[in-house]
Amino acid sequence: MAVAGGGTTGARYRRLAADLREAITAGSFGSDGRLPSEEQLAQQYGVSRGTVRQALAVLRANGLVTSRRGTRRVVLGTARTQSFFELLSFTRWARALGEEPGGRTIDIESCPANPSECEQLGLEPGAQIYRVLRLRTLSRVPIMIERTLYPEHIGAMIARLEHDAMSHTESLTEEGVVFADTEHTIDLVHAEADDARLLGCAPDAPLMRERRRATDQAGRPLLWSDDRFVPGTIAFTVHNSVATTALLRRRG
Amino acid sequence: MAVAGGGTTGARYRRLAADLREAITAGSFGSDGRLPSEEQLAQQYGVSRGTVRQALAVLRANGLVTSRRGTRRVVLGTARTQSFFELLSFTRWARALGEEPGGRTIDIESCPANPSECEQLGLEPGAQIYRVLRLRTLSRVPIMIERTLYPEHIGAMIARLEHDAMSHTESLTEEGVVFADTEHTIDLVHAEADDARLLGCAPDAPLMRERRRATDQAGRPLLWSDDRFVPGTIAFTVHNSVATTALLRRRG
DNA sequence: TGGGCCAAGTTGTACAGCCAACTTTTGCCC
DNA sequence: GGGCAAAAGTTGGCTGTACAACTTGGCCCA
Repeated sequence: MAVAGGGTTGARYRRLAADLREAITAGSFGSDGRLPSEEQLAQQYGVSRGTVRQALAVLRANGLVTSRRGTRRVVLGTARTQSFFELLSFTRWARALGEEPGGRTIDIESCPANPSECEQLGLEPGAQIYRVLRLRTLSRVPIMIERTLYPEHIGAMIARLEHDAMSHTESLTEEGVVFADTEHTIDLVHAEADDARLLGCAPDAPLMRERRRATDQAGRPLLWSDDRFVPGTIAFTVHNSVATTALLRRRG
Repeated sequence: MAVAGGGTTGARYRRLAADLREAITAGSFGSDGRLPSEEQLAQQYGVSRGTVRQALAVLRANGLVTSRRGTRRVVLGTARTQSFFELLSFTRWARALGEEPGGRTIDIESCPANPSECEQLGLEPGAQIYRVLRLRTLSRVPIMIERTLYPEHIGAMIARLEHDAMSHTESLTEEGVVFADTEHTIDLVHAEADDARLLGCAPDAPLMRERRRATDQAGRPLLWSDDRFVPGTIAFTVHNSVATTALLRRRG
């Protein structure tokens, strides 16, 4: 009886999902790409069928395998899905691409939020917030302007960081902040004067804008950000299956 | 003992999810927005706790409610997530917005696929495909150019439709075609000559491009499309949560 | 050869129960 | 009143069972 090898931390179905993902990426499961039945997997890994189904649901949601009543599951593609954190963190995303993330903090200030900012973050009027402006680079080429708002308790942690700290997101995670949900809105805007100057593009040049909001497990807002990308440097990919969606960024 | 009222078709957890979604949207669950416990819901609806959990997992994945061990679930927001079909079908999306979808089919042809098209659709070289070019309007204003490729068996159905059929997607669904997964890639391109002429914008004007691929339950490609939107007419929103794993059991 | 039917295999849905992990409330003690 | 510990309440995770719905392949028969 085989044993899950993907580490010993976390829930069993998570480890099993990681195992199966690896097996799929490695190209196990023959040329026809048919997975063993749930029952077989359950016996192989020494867990119940319910646990196997939980693991497979993860892979299914990521578009890695089919699932259809009456027939075995089939491998669809090799893990192109990025993790939640790669989407959340520019630094991780860049590293996953094999590129060198960079950037500098241009401005960071603490001040009372204006009404529209309060609404974005879901705070009561007059609450204190932090504003952070950063220029982000990929292999030394500037590709993105990031304007982030943090509520006070989060912003205070950011302000304590080294000024050149690469990943704010990772630092927050290390301090115990839990990112549970994000919402991304993608559209197209024209570069304002500041954008053009910092990114080195023409004023009014078209930019891809990604606005994101992150909350913790209890639904409390953690950050709100307006990111503007130079076109051609990035593409957004959404995998959408009947019950769930997963978003990821791609190098354009 | 209350009974689920959301229709009598489909799985129970799905009907329950629809019920709860409605209740959330209607603003039940008091001002604090705390949901009843899983046990209470199970008794109210006369189902087991497992079924309640399946229903709640759907809402959780859509970002409607929190879920955190040790404390009750809390309403996060009212269904802002567009459903799978609204994302898949321009017509449904437009209707959900309260706008009048329109458009006309400019060209439809059947011919052998070139190599790159074969790869997009995952077909063997030389396979027959259908190409459809449509101009889409929202309240009579042209906002999108849609270039779609269909494999032969799907395209044949499209060709049989009335020439002015509004929603190809809905027609296919009625004929028993099942859309199970889509992948959308969003980036920015500049208008080509055709685009500019049809959309009435300047050549080289920036456009938002959405390329989408849809497959059925078995992973067989159903369509591949290149859609180009006039900026300012559309934004893409994605909800992304760590709890995709919360999807306990799902249907294909 | 072709079509139809049946049986085996597989996933989907639902139920019941148990314990663990975590949060909130209660109540006691100082 | 404040602080701390215990208890109650709630969700997460895992198992086991049973049946329904569906696909596939083989068999039989015309």
